Amino acid sequence: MAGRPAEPEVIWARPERAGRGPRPAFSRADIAAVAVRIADAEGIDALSMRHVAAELGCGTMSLYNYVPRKEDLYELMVDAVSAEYDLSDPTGDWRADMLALAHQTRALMHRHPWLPRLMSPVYGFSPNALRYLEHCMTCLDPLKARYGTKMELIASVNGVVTTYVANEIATAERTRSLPWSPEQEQGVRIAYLFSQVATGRYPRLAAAFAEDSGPIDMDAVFERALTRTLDAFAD
Amino acid sequence: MAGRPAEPEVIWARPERAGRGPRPAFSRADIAAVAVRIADAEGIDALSMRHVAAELGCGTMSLYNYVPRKEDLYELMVDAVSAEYDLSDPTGDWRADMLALAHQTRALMHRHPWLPRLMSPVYGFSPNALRYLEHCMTCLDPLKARYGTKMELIASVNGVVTTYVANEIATAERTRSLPWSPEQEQGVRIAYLFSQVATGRYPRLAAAFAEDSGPIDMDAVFERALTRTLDAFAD
DNA sequence: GCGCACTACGTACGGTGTACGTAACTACGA
DNA sequence: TCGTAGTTACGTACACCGTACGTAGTGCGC
Repeated sequence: MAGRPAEPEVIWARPERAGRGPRPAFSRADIAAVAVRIADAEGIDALSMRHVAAELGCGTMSLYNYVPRKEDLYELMVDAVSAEYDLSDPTGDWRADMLALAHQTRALMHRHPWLPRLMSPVYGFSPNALRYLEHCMTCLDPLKARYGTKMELIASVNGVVTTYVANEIATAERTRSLPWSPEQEQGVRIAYLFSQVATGRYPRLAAAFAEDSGPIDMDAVFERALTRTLDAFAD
Repeated sequence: MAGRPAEPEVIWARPERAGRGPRPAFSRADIAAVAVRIADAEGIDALSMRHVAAELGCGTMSLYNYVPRKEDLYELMVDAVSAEYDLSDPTGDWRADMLALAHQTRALMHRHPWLPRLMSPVYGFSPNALRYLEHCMTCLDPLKARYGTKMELIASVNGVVTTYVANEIATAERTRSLPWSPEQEQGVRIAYLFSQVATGRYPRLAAAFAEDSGPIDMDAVFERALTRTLDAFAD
Protein backbone atom coordinates (compact mmCIF):
# COMPACT_ATOMS: atom_id res chain seq x y z
CA MET A 1 0.00 0.00 0.00
CA ALA A 2 1.18 3.51 -0.73
CA GLY A 3 1.79 6.03 2.02
CA ARG A 4 -1.27 8.15 1.37
CA PRO A 5 -3.20 8.56 4.61
CA ALA A 6 -6.87 9.36 4.92
CA GLU A 7 -6.06 11.45 7.97
CA PRO A 8 -4.67 14.97 7.70
CA GLU A 9 -0.97 15.21 8.28
CA VAL A 10 1.92 17.64 8.17
CA ILE A 11 4.92 16.27 6.37
CA TRP A 12 7.22 17.67 9.07
CA ALA A 13 5.54 15.60 11.74
CA ARG A 14 6.00 12.40 9.72
CA PRO A 15 9.29 10.63 10.57
CA GLU A 16 11.73 10.41 7.67
CA ARG A 17 12.68 6.87 8.50
CA ALA A 18 10.04 4.38 9.55
CA GLY A 19 11.02 1.49 11.79
CA ARG A 20 10.22 -1.44 9.56
CA GLY A 21 10.93 -2.18 5.95
CA PRO A 22 13.87 -1.52 3.64
CA ARG A 23 15.84 1.63 4.36
CA PRO A 24 14.66 4.51 2.18
CA ALA A 25 16.89 5.17 -0.81
CA PHE A 26 16.57 8.95 -0.59
CA SER A 27 16.23 11.62 2.04
CA ARG A 28 13.68 14.38 1.95
CA ALA A 29 16.55 16.78 1.33
CA ASP A 30 17.58 14.80 -1.78
CA ILE A 31 14.07 14.99 -3.17
CA ALA A 32 13.66 18.67 -2.39
CA ALA A 33 17.02 19.44 -4.00
CA VAL A 34 16.09 17.63 -7.20
CA ALA A 35 12.70 19.34 -7.33
CA VAL A 36 14.26 22.75 -6.78
CA ARG A 37 16.82 22.10 -9.49
CA ILE A 38 14.13 21.16 -12.00
CA ALA A 39 11.90 24.11 -11.13
CA ASP A 40 14.84 26.51 -11.33
CA ALA A 41 16.09 25.19 -14.65
CA GLU A 42 12.92 24.31 -16.52
CA GLY A 43 10.21 26.29 -14.80
CA ILE A 44 7.59 25.27 -12.29
CA ASP A 45 5.28 23.91 -15.01
CA ALA A 46 7.91 21.34 -15.94
CA LEU A 47 7.94 20.03 -12.38
CA SER A 48 6.03 16.78 -12.37
CA MET A 49 6.18 13.77 -10.11
CA ARG A 50 7.36 11.68 -13.05
CA HIS A 51 10.11 14.17 -13.80
CA VAL A 52 11.38 14.25 -10.22
CA ALA A 53 11.24 10.48 -9.95
CA ALA A 54 13.13 10.05 -13.21
CA GLU A 55 15.84 12.46 -12.07
CA LEU A 56 16.10 10.58 -8.78
CA GLY A 57 16.33 7.35 -10.72
CA CYS A 58 13.31 5.63 -9.23
CA GLY A 59 9.84 4.70 -10.38
CA THR A 60 7.21 7.39 -10.38
CA MET A 61 5.07 5.78 -7.72
CA SER A 62 8.00 5.16 -5.43
CA LEU A 63 8.15 8.90 -4.92
CA TYR A 64 4.77 8.72 -3.25
CA ASN A 65 6.33 6.83 -0.36
CA TYR A 66 8.27 9.96 0.51
CA VAL A 67 5.82 12.62 -0.63
CA PRO A 68 2.15 11.70 -0.19
CA ARG A 69 0.86 14.47 -2.46
CA LYS A 70 2.42 16.87 -4.91
CA GLU A 71 1.50 19.72 -2.61
CA ASP A 72 3.83 18.25 0.00
CA LEU A 73 6.62 18.43 -2.56
CA TYR A 74 5.95 22.15 -2.83
CA GLU A 75 6.16 22.44 0.92
CA LEU A 76 9.51 20.64 0.93
CA MET A 77 10.82 22.96 -1.78
CA VAL A 78 9.78 26.16 -0.05
CA ASP A 79 11.35 24.99 3.18
CA ALA A 80 14.51 23.86 1.40
CA VAL A 81 15.23 27.23 -0.21
CA SER A 82 14.35 29.00 3.04
CA ALA A 83 17.54 27.47 4.36
CA GLU A 84 19.49 29.79 2.05
CA TYR A 85 18.84 32.78 4.30
CA ASP A 86 21.90 34.22 6.00
CA LEU A 87 20.61 34.66 9.52
CA SER A 88 23.73 36.10 11.12
CA ASP A 89 23.52 38.18 14.26
CA PRO A 90 21.35 41.31 14.23
CA THR A 91 23.21 44.63 14.19
CA GLY A 92 20.98 46.35 16.73
CA ASP A 93 19.47 48.59 14.02
CA TRP A 94 16.15 46.89 13.33
CA ARG A 95 15.38 48.98 10.27
CA ALA A 96 18.68 48.11 8.62
CA ASP A 97 18.29 44.45 9.55
CA MET A 98 14.77 44.20 8.16
CA LEU A 99 15.85 46.00 5.00
CA ALA A 100 18.71 43.57 4.53
CA LEU A 101 16.37 40.63 5.09
CA ALA A 102 13.96 42.04 2.52
CA HIS A 103 16.77 42.24 0.00
CA GLN A 104 17.73 38.68 0.82
CA THR A 105 14.17 37.59 0.15
CA ARG A 106 14.18 39.39 -3.16
CA ALA A 107 17.44 37.73 -4.19
CA LEU A 108 16.11 34.36 -3.05
CA MET A 109 13.03 34.79 -5.19
CA HIS A 110 15.11 35.74 -8.18
CA ARG A 111 17.17 32.61 -7.74
CA HIS A 112 13.96 30.59 -7.44
CA PRO A 113 11.31 32.36 -9.52
CA TRP A 114 8.65 29.81 -8.59
CA LEU A 115 8.85 30.81 -4.92
CA PRO A 116 6.21 33.55 -4.90
CA ARG A 117 3.72 31.22 -6.57
CA LEU A 118 4.35 28.27 -4.28
CA MET A 119 4.61 30.18 -1.04
CA SER A 120 1.44 29.80 0.89
CA PRO A 121 0.54 31.04 4.34
CA VAL A 122 -0.37 27.49 5.29
CA TYR A 123 3.26 26.47 4.81
CA GLY A 124 4.22 29.27 7.18
CA PHE A 125 5.41 27.02 9.96
CA SER A 126 7.92 24.74 8.30
CA PRO A 127 11.19 24.26 10.20
CA ASN A 128 13.13 26.87 8.27
CA ALA A 129 10.19 29.26 8.28
CA LEU A 130 10.22 29.09 12.08
CA ARG A 131 13.96 29.78 12.15
CA TYR A 132 13.42 32.74 9.86
CA LEU A 133 10.52 34.09 11.92
CA GLU A 134 12.43 33.79 15.17
CA HIS A 135 15.36 35.59 13.55
CA CYS A 136 13.12 38.44 12.39
CA MET A 137 11.78 38.72 15.91
CA THR A 138 15.32 38.90 17.24
CA CYS A 139 16.12 41.69 14.80
CA LEU A 140 13.07 43.52 16.10
CA ASP A 141 14.16 43.30 19.74
CA PRO A 142 15.25 46.96 19.76
CA LEU A 143 11.79 48.03 18.56
CA LYS A 144 9.47 48.92 21.40
CA ALA A 145 6.23 47.36 20.36
CA ARG A 146 3.92 44.49 21.14
CA TYR A 147 4.75 41.12 19.61
CA GLY A 148 1.55 41.30 17.59
CA THR A 149 2.69 44.55 16.02
CA LYS A 150 6.05 43.03 15.20
CA MET A 151 4.32 40.14 13.50
CA GLU A 152 2.34 42.61 11.44
CA LEU A 153 5.56 44.38 10.52
CA ILE A 154 7.15 41.17 9.32
CA ALA A 155 4.04 40.27 7.36
CA SER A 156 3.89 43.72 5.79
CA VAL A 157 7.51 43.70 4.70
CA ASN A 158 7.19 40.20 3.27
CA GLY A 159 3.96 41.21 1.56
CA VAL A 160 5.63 44.16 -0.14
CA VAL A 161 8.60 42.06 -1.24
CA THR A 162 6.45 39.20 -2.51
CA THR A 163 4.09 41.46 -4.41
CA TYR A 164 6.91 43.41 -5.93
CA VAL A 165 9.06 40.47 -6.94
CA ALA A 166 6.07 38.49 -8.22
CA ASN A 167 5.43 41.34 -10.61
CA GLU A 168 9.07 41.50 -11.60
CA ILE A 169 9.10 37.79 -12.30
CA ALA A 170 5.72 37.46 -14.00
CA THR A 171 6.86 39.24 -17.13
CA ALA A 172 10.14 37.38 -17.34
CA GLU A 173 8.65 33.95 -16.75
CA ARG A 174 6.15 34.37 -19.60
CA THR A 175 8.93 33.41 -21.99
CA ARG A 176 8.43 29.82 -20.89
CA SER A 177 4.73 29.54 -21.72
CA LEU A 178 4.56 31.70 -24.81
CA PRO A 179 5.50 30.88 -28.40
CA TRP A 180 6.78 34.44 -28.85
CA SER A 181 9.22 36.62 -26.97
CA PRO A 182 8.04 38.74 -24.04
CA GLU A 183 9.48 41.81 -25.77
CA GLN A 184 7.23 41.21 -28.76
CA GLU A 185 4.24 40.73 -26.51
CA GLN A 186 5.05 43.80 -24.47
CA GLY A 187 5.29 45.78 -27.70
CA VAL A 188 1.82 44.69 -28.75
CA ARG A 189 0.37 45.39 -25.30
CA ILE A 190 1.93 48.84 -25.12
CA ALA A 191 0.64 49.60 -28.60
CA TYR A 192 -2.86 48.69 -27.44
CA LEU A 193 -2.43 50.72 -24.26
CA PHE A 194 -1.37 53.77 -26.26
CA SER A 195 -4.25 53.37 -28.66
CA GLN A 196 -6.64 53.35 -25.72
CA VAL A 197 -5.07 56.27 -23.92
CA ALA A 198 -5.08 58.18 -27.21
CA THR A 199 -8.88 57.99 -27.31
CA GLY A 200 -8.96 60.66 -24.63
CA ARG A 201 -11.13 58.57 -22.33
CA TYR A 202 -8.37 58.36 -19.72
CA PRO A 203 -7.04 61.89 -19.35
CA ARG A 204 -5.24 61.29 -16.04
CA LEU A 205 -3.52 58.16 -17.29
CA ALA A 206 -2.48 60.11 -20.34
CA ALA A 207 -1.01 62.79 -18.11
CA ALA A 208 0.74 60.16 -16.00
CA PHE A 209 2.37 58.57 -19.02
CA ALA A 210 3.34 61.99 -20.32
CA GLU A 211 5.00 62.83 -17.00
CA ASP A 212 7.19 59.71 -16.89
CA SER A 213 8.26 59.43 -20.47
CA GLY A 214 11.48 57.58 -19.73
CA PRO A 215 11.76 54.08 -18.29
CA ILE A 216 10.90 53.85 -14.60
CA ASP A 217 13.63 52.94 -12.11
CA MET A 218 11.94 49.92 -10.57
CA ASP A 219 14.71 49.39 -8.01
CA ALA A 220 14.02 52.85 -6.63
CA VAL A 221 10.28 52.09 -6.53
CA PHE A 222 10.99 48.94 -4.54
CA GLU A 223 13.27 50.80 -2.15
CA ARG A 224 10.67 53.51 -1.55
CA ALA A 225 7.94 50.92 -0.90
CA LEU A 226 10.13 49.22 1.68
CA THR A 227 11.09 52.48 3.36
CA ARG A 228 7.48 53.59 3.59
CA THR A 229 6.49 50.25 5.12
CA LEU A 230 9.20 50.42 7.76
CA ASP A 231 8.48 54.08 8.49
CA ALA A 232 4.89 53.16 9.26
CA PHE A 233 6.13 51.11 12.22
CA ALA A 234 8.83 53.45 13.45
CA ASP A 235 8.68 54.22 17.13
CA MET B 1 -7.66 26.49 -39.39
CA ALA B 2 -7.96 27.47 -35.78
CA GLY B 3 -7.53 31.06 -34.69
CA ARG B 4 -4.14 30.57 -33.08
CA PRO B 5 -1.70 33.10 -34.46
CA ALA B 6 2.07 32.75 -34.48
CA GLU B 7 2.30 36.47 -33.85
CA PRO B 8 1.82 37.95 -30.40
CA GLU B 9 -1.56 39.49 -29.85
CA VAL B 10 -3.69 41.09 -27.18
CA ILE B 11 -7.18 39.71 -27.11
CA TRP B 12 -8.61 43.20 -26.66
CA ALA B 13 -7.13 44.35 -29.95
CA ARG B 14 -8.72 41.44 -31.82
CA PRO B 15 -12.19 42.33 -33.17
CA GLU B 16 -15.01 40.30 -31.68
CA ARG B 17 -16.77 39.94 -34.98
CA ALA B 18 -14.80 39.20 -38.13
CA GLY B 19 -16.19 40.34 -41.47
CA ARG B 20 -16.58 37.05 -43.26
CA GLY B 21 -18.03 33.76 -42.27
CA PRO B 22 -20.93 32.71 -40.06
CA ARG B 23 -21.77 35.07 -37.21
CA PRO B 24 -20.22 33.88 -33.96
CA ALA B 25 -22.63 32.03 -31.73
CA PHE B 26 -21.29 33.62 -28.54
CA SER B 27 -19.87 36.90 -27.41
CA ARG B 28 -16.71 37.26 -25.36
CA ALA B 29 -18.94 38.37 -22.48
CA ASP B 30 -20.92 35.11 -22.71
CA ILE B 31 -17.74 33.07 -22.53
CA ALA B 32 -16.29 35.10 -19.68
CA ALA B 33 -19.54 34.82 -17.74
CA VAL B 34 -19.62 31.04 -18.08
CA ALA B 35 -15.97 30.73 -17.10
CA VAL B 36 -16.50 32.96 -14.06
CA ARG B 37 -19.53 30.96 -13.02
CA ILE B 38 -17.60 27.69 -13.20
CA ALA B 39 -14.58 29.05 -11.34
CA ASP B 40 -16.81 30.55 -8.65
CA ALA B 41 -18.86 27.42 -8.14
CA GLU B 42 -16.34 24.61 -8.63
CA GLY B 43 -12.99 26.27 -8.09
CA ILE B 44 -10.35 27.40 -10.51
CA ASP B 45 -8.93 23.89 -10.90
CA ALA B 46 -12.24 22.71 -12.33
CA LEU B 47 -12.06 25.36 -15.05
CA SER B 48 -11.06 23.61 -18.25
CA MET B 49 -11.61 24.47 -21.88
CA ARG B 50 -13.74 21.34 -22.22
CA HIS B 51 -15.86 22.35 -19.25
CA VAL B 52 -16.48 25.86 -20.54
CA ALA B 53 -17.26 24.59 -24.02
CA ALA B 54 -19.70 22.02 -22.65
CA GLU B 55 -21.47 24.66 -20.57
CA LEU B 56 -21.69 26.89 -23.63
CA GLY B 57 -23.08 23.96 -25.61
CA CYS B 58 -20.39 23.83 -28.25
CA GLY B 59 -17.49 21.57 -29.14
CA THR B 60 -14.28 21.98 -27.20
CA MET B 61 -12.25 23.13 -30.14
CA SER B 62 -14.84 25.67 -31.22
CA LEU B 63 -13.94 27.63 -28.13
CA TYR B 64 -10.49 28.19 -29.59
CA ASN B 65 -12.04 30.39 -32.26
CA TYR B 66 -12.92 32.86 -29.54
CA VAL B 67 -10.07 32.29 -27.10
CA PRO B 68 -6.76 31.38 -28.72
CA ARG B 69 -5.17 30.16 -25.49
CA LYS B 70 -6.42 29.34 -22.03
CA GLU B 71 -4.45 32.25 -20.68
CA ASP B 72 -6.65 34.56 -22.74
CA LEU B 73 -9.66 33.08 -21.00
CA TYR B 74 -8.09 34.13 -17.70
CA GLU B 75 -7.63 37.62 -19.05
CA LEU B 76 -11.29 37.77 -20.09
CA MET B 77 -12.36 36.60 -16.64
CA VAL B 78 -10.28 39.14 -14.74
CA ASP B 79 -11.58 41.92 -16.93
CA ALA B 80 -15.16 40.69 -16.63
CA VAL B 81 -15.24 40.79 -12.83
CA SER B 82 -13.42 44.12 -12.83
CA ALA B 83 -16.65 45.51 -14.26
CA GLU B 84 -18.27 44.86 -10.88
CA TYR B 85 -16.55 47.86 -9.32
CA ASP B 86 -18.85 50.69 -8.31
CA LEU B 87 -16.93 53.66 -9.66
CA SER B 88 -19.28 56.42 -8.61
CA ASP B 89 -18.07 59.97 -8.17
CA PRO B 90 -15.22 60.62 -5.72
CA THR B 91 -16.14 62.36 -2.48
CA GLY B 92 -13.20 64.72 -2.43
CA ASP B 93 -11.59 62.82 0.48
CA TRP B 94 -8.97 60.71 -1.26
CA ARG B 95 -8.20 58.64 1.82
CA ALA B 96 -11.82 57.65 2.30
CA ASP B 97 -12.23 56.95 -1.40
CA MET B 98 -9.15 54.73 -1.58
CA LEU B 99 -10.22 52.91 1.55
CA ALA B 100 -13.65 52.26 0.09
CA LEU B 101 -12.06 51.01 -3.14
CA ALA B 102 -9.82 48.68 -1.16
CA HIS B 103 -12.85 47.24 0.57
CA GLN B 104 -14.55 46.81 -2.77
CA THR B 105 -11.53 44.91 -4.02
CA ARG B 106 -11.60 42.67 -0.99
CA ALA B 107 -15.30 41.93 -1.45
CA LEU B 108 -14.70 41.28 -5.15
CA MET B 109 -11.98 38.78 -4.33
CA HIS B 110 -14.20 37.03 -1.85
CA ARG B 111 -16.90 36.72 -4.48
CA HIS B 112 -14.30 35.37 -6.91
CA PRO B 113 -11.65 33.57 -4.86
CA TRP B 114 -9.61 32.73 -7.95
CA LEU B 115 -8.97 36.41 -8.65
CA PRO B 116 -5.74 36.83 -6.67
CA ARG B 117 -4.23 33.81 -8.41
CA LEU B 118 -5.22 34.84 -11.91
CA MET B 119 -4.48 38.52 -11.60
CA SER B 120 -1.25 39.29 -13.30
CA PRO B 121 0.47 42.60 -13.85
CA VAL B 122 0.59 41.83 -17.56
CA TYR B 123 -3.21 41.92 -17.68
CA GLY B 124 -3.06 45.34 -16.08
CA PHE B 125 -4.33 47.20 -19.10
CA SER B 126 -7.57 45.47 -19.97
CA PRO B 127 -10.50 47.80 -20.69
CA ASN B 128 -11.99 47.60 -17.21
CA ALA B 129 -8.58 47.82 -15.59
CA LEU B 130 -8.04 51.11 -17.41
CA ARG B 131 -11.42 52.39 -16.23
CA TYR B 132 -10.50 51.40 -12.69
CA LEU B 133 -7.08 53.00 -12.87
CA GLU B 134 -8.46 56.24 -14.25
CA HIS B 135 -11.05 56.26 -11.48
CA CYS B 136 -8.37 55.79 -8.81
CA MET B 137 -6.47 58.68 -10.33
CA THR B 138 -9.60 60.80 -10.17
CA CYS B 139 -10.03 59.96 -6.50
CA LEU B 140 -6.45 61.07 -5.95
CA ASP B 141 -6.97 64.46 -7.57
CA PRO B 142 -7.08 66.17 -4.15
CA LEU B 143 -3.70 64.68 -3.26
CA LYS B 144 -0.82 66.96 -4.11
CA ALA B 145 1.72 64.60 -5.55
CA ARG B 146 3.32 63.56 -8.81
CA TYR B 147 1.43 61.10 -10.97
CA GLY B 148 4.22 58.60 -10.45
CA THR B 149 3.71 58.76 -6.70
CA LYS B 150 -0.03 58.28 -7.11
CA MET B 151 0.64 55.21 -9.23
CA GLU B 152 2.82 53.86 -6.46
CA LEU B 153 0.06 54.56 -3.95
CA ILE B 154 -2.47 52.64 -6.01
CA ALA B 155 -0.04 49.77 -6.46
CA SER B 156 0.74 49.70 -2.74
CA VAL B 157 -2.91 49.63 -1.70
CA ASN B 158 -3.71 46.92 -4.21
CA GLY B 159 -0.65 45.00 -3.09
CA VAL B 160 -1.76 45.07 0.53
CA VAL B 161 -5.29 44.01 -0.36
CA THR B 162 -4.16 41.23 -2.68
CA THR B 163 -1.65 39.83 -0.21
CA TYR B 164 -4.10 39.97 2.63
CA VAL B 165 -7.05 38.46 0.80
CA ALA B 166 -4.88 35.80 -0.86
CA ASN B 167 -3.95 34.65 2.62
CA GLU B 168 -7.56 34.77 3.76
CA ILE B 169 -8.61 32.68 0.80
CA ALA B 170 -5.75 30.19 0.70
CA THR B 171 -6.90 28.39 3.80
CA ALA B 172 -10.54 28.33 2.78
CA GLU B 173 -9.88 27.15 -0.77
CA ARG B 174 -7.87 24.18 0.44
CA THR B 175 -11.14 22.41 1.11
CA ARG B 176 -11.40 21.83 -2.63
CA SER B 177 -8.10 20.02 -3.10
CA LEU B 178 -7.90 18.12 0.15
CA PRO B 179 -9.57 14.88 1.16
CA TRP B 180 -9.99 16.21 4.71
CA SER B 181 -11.47 19.37 6.17
CA PRO B 182 -9.31 22.48 6.58
CA GLU B 183 -10.20 22.54 10.28
CA GLN B 184 -8.70 19.08 10.71
CA GLU B 185 -5.60 20.11 8.82
CA GLN B 186 -5.27 23.33 10.78
CA GLY B 187 -5.53 21.35 13.96
CA VAL B 188 -2.67 19.09 12.93
CA ARG B 189 -0.56 22.03 11.81
CA ILE B 190 -1.13 23.94 15.02
CA ALA B 191 -0.29 20.85 17.02
CA TYR B 192 3.02 20.60 15.16
CA LEU B 193 3.64 24.32 15.63
CA PHE B 194 3.06 24.03 19.36
CA SER B 195 5.31 21.00 19.62
CA GLN B 196 8.07 22.98 17.94
CA VAL B 197 7.60 26.11 19.99
CA ALA B 198 7.56 23.96 23.10
CA THR B 199 11.12 22.81 22.38
CA GLY B 200 12.30 26.24 23.54
CA ARG B 201 14.23 26.89 20.35
CA TYR B 202 11.98 29.82 19.46
CA PRO B 203 11.64 31.89 22.63
CA ARG B 204 10.33 35.03 20.94
CA LEU B 205 7.71 33.13 18.97
CA ALA B 206 6.69 31.47 22.20
CA ALA B 207 6.34 34.87 23.83
CA ALA B 208 4.36 36.14 20.85
CA PHE B 209 1.91 33.26 21.05
CA ALA B 210 1.62 33.70 24.78
CA GLU B 211 0.79 37.37 24.34
CA ASP B 212 -2.08 36.80 21.90
CA SER B 213 -3.74 33.80 23.41
CA GLY B 214 -7.17 34.55 21.96
CA PRO B 215 -8.07 34.51 18.27
CA ILE B 216 -6.72 37.47 16.32
CA ASP B 217 -9.16 39.98 14.84
CA MET B 218 -8.03 39.73 11.23
CA ASP B 219 -10.38 42.48 10.07
CA ALA B 220 -8.63 44.87 12.40
CA VAL B 221 -5.24 43.73 11.11
CA PHE B 222 -6.39 44.42 7.56
CA GLU B 223 -7.70 47.83 8.51
CA ARG B 224 -4.43 48.77 10.22
CA ALA B 225 -2.38 47.65 7.23
CA LEU B 226 -4.49 49.81 4.93
CA THR B 227 -4.32 52.81 7.22
CA ARG B 228 -0.55 52.54 7.52
CA THR B 229 -0.21 52.34 3.75
CA LEU B 230 -2.34 55.43 3.17
CA ASP B 231 -0.61 57.33 5.96
CA ALA B 232 2.72 56.75 4.25
CA PHE B 233 1.48 58.86 1.33
CA ALA B 234 -0.32 61.59 3.28
CA ASP B 235 0.59 65.13 2.30
C1' DG C 1 -22.17 34.60 -57.83
C1' DC C 2 -17.72 33.31 -56.89
C1' DG C 3 -14.14 32.72 -53.60
C1' DC C 4 -12.25 33.08 -49.34
C1' DA C 5 -12.08 33.87 -44.61
C1' DC C 6 -14.30 32.42 -41.02
C1' DT C 7 -16.97 29.07 -37.85
C1' DA C 8 -17.62 24.39 -36.08
C1' DC C 9 -15.84 20.28 -34.28
C1' DG C 10 -14.00 15.25 -34.14
C1' DT C 11 -9.83 12.99 -33.50
C1' DA C 12 -5.44 12.39 -31.62
C1' DC C 13 -1.09 13.23 -29.03
C1' DG C 14 1.59 13.80 -25.22
C1' DG C 15 1.29 15.10 -20.94
C1' DT C 16 -0.66 15.29 -15.84
C1' DG C 17 -1.77 13.47 -10.65
C1' DT C 18 -2.50 9.45 -8.40
C1' DA C 19 -5.42 4.92 -7.00
C1' DC C 20 -4.43 0.22 -6.73
C1' DG C 21 -2.23 -4.30 -6.71
C1' DT C 22 1.81 -6.99 -6.14
C1' DA C 23 6.44 -8.34 -4.87
C1' DA C 24 10.55 -7.80 -2.07
C1' DC C 25 12.49 -6.61 2.24
C1' DT C 26 13.54 -5.69 7.28
C1' DA C 27 12.86 -4.72 12.16
C1' DC C 28 10.25 -6.06 15.92
C1' DG C 29 7.42 -9.26 19.21
C1' DA C 30 7.06 -13.96 20.39
C1' DT D 1 15.28 -17.47 16.27
C1' DC D 2 11.48 -17.01 13.47
C1' DG D 3 7.20 -15.58 11.62
C1' DT D 4 4.77 -11.45 10.48
C1' DA D 5 3.40 -6.92 10.08
C1' DG D 6 4.46 -2.77 8.04
C1' DT D 7 7.34 -0.50 4.69
C1' DT D 8 9.56 0.18 0.22
C1' DA D 9 9.45 -0.32 -4.80
C1' DC D 10 7.07 0.11 -8.98
C1' DG D 11 4.16 -1.28 -13.20
C1' DT D 12 -0.33 -0.54 -14.85
C1' DA D 13 -4.39 2.03 -15.46
C1' DC D 14 -7.79 5.79 -15.25
C1' DA D 15 -9.59 10.11 -15.88
C1' DC D 16 -8.35 14.21 -16.90
C1' DC D 17 -5.78 18.24 -19.19
C1' DG D 18 -4.29 21.83 -23.27
C1' DT D 19 -4.24 22.03 -27.90
C1' DA D 20 -2.36 20.78 -33.01
C1' DC D 21 -4.48 19.44 -37.06
C1' DG D 22 -7.74 18.30 -40.70
C1' DT D 23 -12.22 18.65 -42.67
C1' DA D 24 -16.86 20.48 -43.47
C1' DG D 25 -20.01 23.99 -43.86
C1' DT D 26 -21.36 29.00 -43.97
C1' DG D 27 -22.06 33.73 -45.43
C1' DC D 28 -19.79 38.43 -46.41
C1' DG D 29 -17.12 41.28 -49.68
C1' DC D 30 -15.77 41.75 -54.16
